Amino acid sequence: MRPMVPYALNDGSPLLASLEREGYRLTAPRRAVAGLIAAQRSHFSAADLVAEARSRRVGVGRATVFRTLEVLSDIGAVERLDLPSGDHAYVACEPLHHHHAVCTRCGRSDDIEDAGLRAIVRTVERRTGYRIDEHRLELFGLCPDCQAS
Amino acid sequence: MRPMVPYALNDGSPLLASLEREGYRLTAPRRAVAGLIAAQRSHFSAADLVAEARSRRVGVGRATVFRTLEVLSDIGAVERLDLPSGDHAYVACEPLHHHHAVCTRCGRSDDIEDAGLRAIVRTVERRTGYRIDEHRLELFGLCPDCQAS
DNA sequence: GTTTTTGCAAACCATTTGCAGGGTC
DNA sequence: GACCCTGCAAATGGTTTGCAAAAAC
Repeated sequence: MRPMVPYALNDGSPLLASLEREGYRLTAPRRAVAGLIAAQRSHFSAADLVAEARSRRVGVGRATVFRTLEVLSDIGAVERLDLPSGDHAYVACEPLHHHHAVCTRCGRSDDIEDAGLRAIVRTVERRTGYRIDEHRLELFGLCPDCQAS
Repeated sequence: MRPMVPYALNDGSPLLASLEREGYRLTAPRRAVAGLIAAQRSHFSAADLVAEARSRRVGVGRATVFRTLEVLSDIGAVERLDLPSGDHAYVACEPLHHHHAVCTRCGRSDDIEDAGLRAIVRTVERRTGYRIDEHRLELFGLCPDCQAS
């Protein structure tokens, strides 16, 4: 007998789960995009997904890829990065506030938690008089594996 | 008798001084762009400068505006920001490593120094095993004036 | 059945580039 | 005088949009 699990149409995908939770419709194209994203090994661009869709013969329009990324980004299931090169890339992530360490060699990225940033924000507020509502921190370097090889 | 000041062709503009120091030629178009930037009250886009040039009847080609911004950005006299909206903007700044607090209402921006970030970077390196080479921190909120009004 | 979502193709818009002429050092 | 820089206009490339058909709830 199978274990009791709540009925779900999201295939266990956290991306689809987030969409469902936020009241978005679970359509075939969105499932496809979620699948494409899940297959990415590192950060990816909209173009990467479009190319992957084509090579896998998954029928998803370019516009839909962009629209889905926008929705996922809105609900925090995906984050848009600005790479040092100036390019944009996305990474799938937990819909909680956090930051990323991104490997400049292989593109791997890891979530990092606060690590004391909150204190810095408070310090800056005190020193400058600004009221900080939002912040973005991106760290770039070499991941453990790329340092080793 | 005028005070002794070193002979300079840069009109006292820090932007031009940086260009000169880095060995770039001080051309009329670059002077014009520097002037346009100096006139900006808050962060600005390349399009802002082009529009301003047109309205002031300053003859500077669009391409030159972009090329000059690129050079200034390379030498750190200007920094390119990624606004929360996803738009790009530039701010003039001291050519030293630092970060910005940006007002989301009026666009004003202030430089902020380290404020403890270095320690955070070290913590993250220790926890994740990454070797961080580069980082970017952007703070967004309301400047003192905009909080008051 | 109503409301969302999709695909397509065209539209957009910021940015880049090739190249011949002009300016700077 | 050599090399750097500019303007122009065309090319580029990522992203958005209008709209009618299709799908989800």
